[in-house]
Formats: sequence, structure tokens, C-alpha cells
Amino acid sequence: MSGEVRVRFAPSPTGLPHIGNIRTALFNWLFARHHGGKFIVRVEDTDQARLVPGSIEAMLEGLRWLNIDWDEGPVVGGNSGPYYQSERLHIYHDLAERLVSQGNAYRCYCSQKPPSQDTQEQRDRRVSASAECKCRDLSQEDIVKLSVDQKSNVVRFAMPKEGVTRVKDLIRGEVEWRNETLNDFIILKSDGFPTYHLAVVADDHLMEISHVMRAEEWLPSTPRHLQLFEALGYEPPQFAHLPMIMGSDRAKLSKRHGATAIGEFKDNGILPEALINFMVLLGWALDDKTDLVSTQTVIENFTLNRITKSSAIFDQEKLLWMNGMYVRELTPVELAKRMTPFLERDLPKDLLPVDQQYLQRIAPLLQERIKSLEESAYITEYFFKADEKFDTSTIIQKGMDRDSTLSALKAALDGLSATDDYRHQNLEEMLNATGEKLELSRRQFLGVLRTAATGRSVSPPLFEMLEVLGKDRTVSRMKNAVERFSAAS
RNA sequence: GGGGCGUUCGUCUAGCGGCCCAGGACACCGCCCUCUCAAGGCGGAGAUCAGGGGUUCAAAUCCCCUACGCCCUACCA
Repeated sequence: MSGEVRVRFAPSPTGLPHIGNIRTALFNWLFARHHGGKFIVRVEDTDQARLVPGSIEAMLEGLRWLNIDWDEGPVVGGNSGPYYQSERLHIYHDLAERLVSQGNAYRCYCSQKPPSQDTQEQRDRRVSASAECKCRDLSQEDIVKLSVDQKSNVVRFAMPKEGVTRVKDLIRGEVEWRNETLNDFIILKSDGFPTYHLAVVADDHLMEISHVMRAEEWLPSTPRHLQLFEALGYEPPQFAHLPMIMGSDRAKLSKRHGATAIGEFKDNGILPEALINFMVLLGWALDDKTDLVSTQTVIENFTLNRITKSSAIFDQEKLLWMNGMYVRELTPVELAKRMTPFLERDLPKDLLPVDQQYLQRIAPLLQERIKSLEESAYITEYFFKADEKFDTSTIIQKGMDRDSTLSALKAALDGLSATDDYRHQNLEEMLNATGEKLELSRRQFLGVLRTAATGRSVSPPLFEMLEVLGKDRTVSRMKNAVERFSAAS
């Protein structure tokens, strides 16, 4: 391959940015960065009917969140703009006109039938959309007559009726189609907008795209694009069709498969770096044993021959595991920072705002206990709440009774009130001695204290936790526990 | 119906003719560690490499056929 690598990501603003689209963007970006080329974002807004306001903003927001930067496109501009196809209509009109005059395209006057009225059965049976259209063979006379009383028409590309069209796909190898199996697709719609086929070919050429990397669902339309490039006298770019991402039922991923929009991952507490790593592994692998891999390493090693051919199923479980791995790699300060928005969202409002200093001391204790930031509020709640109002019966540990539990609480309260040294080593030494004196196992004694301090049977290691909680909170909770436990008899 | 692509443990994958009676990871099970929960360590179960034919001294790897899955077959991208 000669010349600069220029790849593009071409989303259409028809809804929330999907994980499949983002993965395509990611692979294009990785490819560009690997080759020191350019990554371009181009908005394919040629379908006015399906346009959903805000989708491009969400798309760009998703890319930014993932740290996928683009060299040309919306916001940043570039020398090949505009990067919205709706602003390039004149280009497509000129090209369509040229194709018609060259004899590579023709106006079609057939009445349109909204596809939505077709039953699935009809669509399955349809030989080809243009099968009944005879406009290709209209005489000049007929055309003149038709164009006066028929105000709207479309332009169809005249596919060669013989021969084959071949592509040397960089991932799949040689693929070929007999031209007779391809129909005369529409290139210009009656609303004056081009279809995807015309626009993509025109822009990939004008923007000097060197490699088209897109999802496999586009493979069947590649011969059309190739024929268009040919008719226009353009040299086609290289093609690489990426495997698709499927839902757990092996069907094309969609909303009903759970979180699929990029924003949902963010809301669900997934770290962008974890999502990147996970998406990379959906169709690419560094070697036979690496799962956790930095973006930098991926960029250095990102070559097309390591891309898988078969589609992949999105495994939420593995993503969550991977996210946990990334959570553990954060510094306490960073973790605290990332948890904050979730605490602000999910913690009872009266506990806000959270004390950042305090949070930073809490963070290390949960770091290896959470898989997603979404768990932030639940897992830290007792650090912020005042005295816990748990069911006092849960405080009694296995093998203990009310009396032994109460004396354990009292003994602990005495010790915890008497000392000011709340370093965990000291607490451990002191409380272990107390527990031994009471002839309780660590499991029992510390279990009682854990419940008294948190109201829960599960928590980070007790001593470290009490150290972070500090004397005031600890003593207050122990007192509270003693009182409530005594009263509940 | 037509066209195209794909098919290695449940899932993501390694493998590009001998190193593979197939390696890693998630999930699962067990043990160890241990104040609970995690994390970590160790081990286990799990794939007749979709099936059948070839080619070859040798095939998951090359070729052919079949099956299945998926995608496309719109004035959607």
C-alpha cells in the first residue's frame, strides 16, 4: 500500500450510538494510529426520514469518552469537508448527472411503493427490487413524455448485465459476484438526496480514503460500490470487512440484548479503558494468552491479519470481569474521582456532598471488591450514614448467644473508647486480645464487630475499615449497637 | 427464492501442514489463603477442531461437497 493511510468512520444519525458502530470506529482508529495515518469522521445523514436529532452529538460524545480522537470531521474540520453529507448534495447531483449522460445510470419513473408496506414474505420472495422496472430501456421519446407529467423520479445505476465484480478483501480474501445477480440500485432519491451507495463512493474518493473498514453487513454492497468507482473513473480504496457483533441469541445485536448504546456503559459504571480493551478482543487478539492489553500495545500491534473472520457474541460477564481488573489498577485518588458521579447519583441526598479526602481513604478498601462503578453507592453507603439500624438478631454469630454477643460488644466498646490510636495494626492487636479473653474465635468476635459497625455481614477487612471510619464513628456505632441490642431483648 | 460470508470448549479466542489426542481468558466446580466478601494461588470439568470426502509420510490448518448460522436482497444506512 502506497501513500498515506486515511480511514473514515461514517455513522448515520439515526439513533443512539451502538456498540457495534463504536467497535467499527475503534478498529478504524487503531488502524490509522498504527500506520500513523488519519482517522476521519464523516456523517452520513442522507436519510432525512430516519434522522434522529442529537444522535451525532451522542456519537461524538461516546468517542470522546473512549478517548478516540479524530483528525478530520465534525468540530475539528479538515481540508476535505464539509463532513456532513447533507451539505454536499451538489456533488452527488453532479455525479448522478454525469453517470446518466455517460449511460451508466438512468432516470426511473416507476411509482414508488413504501417498503414498509411489504410483508416480510414479499421481501423474502422478491427477486430484485428493480426486476419489474423497464425504465432502463426507455426511448428518448418516452423519457421526454414521462418527465413532463411525472414530477418526481429517481436515478438508478445501470449495472452491467454480464461479467463478474471482484474485491480482494483484506480480511476475507477474494470475493466475487456475478453481475447478473446485482440489481439496478437507486443512487439518487426523489427527495434529491443520494443513497448511501453514491454518497459513500463519492466521498471516499474525494476524501482520499485509502482503506474502507466497515462491518461485514456491507460486504454484499461492495460490488455496487466497485462498479460505481469504475463508472466514475475513480480508483477504489482497499476494503476490509469486519466481523459483526451479535447478541446472545446470535442475531444482530440490538436494544433487546441489554445495554448496547455507548452511553449505557458509562451509566452502568464501565470504565472507558476497560470497554476499549474488551471491544478490541471482539475480533482481534494479540496472541494466545493476552487479555488485558493497553491501548498503546494494541496500536503497536494492530494489523489486519490478526482480525477474526467470524462474528462475535457480546459477553457482558467478561466485560464486567475486565472492568474489575481496570478498577483495581486505578490509584485511590483516581478511583475516588471516578466514583464521585455515581455517589452523587445514587447516595441519599442528605449524605451529599461526599468528603473527597474521606472517599480517597475509603477507595482502597473497595477497590478489589467492585467490578463496576455502579456499585459505588451501595458498597460505601455505611461509611457515610450515621448509626446503622440493622436487625439486631443478625449480630449474633454462629455458636454465640445473646449474652456472649452483648459482652463482646461491651468489651469492644471499652477498648475502642479507651484508645486514640486507630491505626489498624494497633486495633488488630488490641481487639484480638479482647477476643481471646472472651474465648471467641476471630470469626465470631470480628463478625459481631463487623455487623455492629456496618450493619452488614460483608465488608472490607475490619481493622482497616475501622481505621478509616475513625474513632468518632466507630465508638458511636458500637454504643448504638449496645443500646439497641440491649433494648431488643 | 437469489447472492455473499462464516463455522475451534457455553462465550471471547490462539492456531496459518508436523511443537496440538488443541493453548489462554470469562463463567462454572474444588482446594489453599483468610475476620466476612473479594482479590490472589493451585487444580478440575469443558472442543470427536460443524459433518463427509479427498490431497499428503503427516490436516484444526490445503481442496471439494453437505449441513447449519448470519448478513444483504428498501427512494435505510
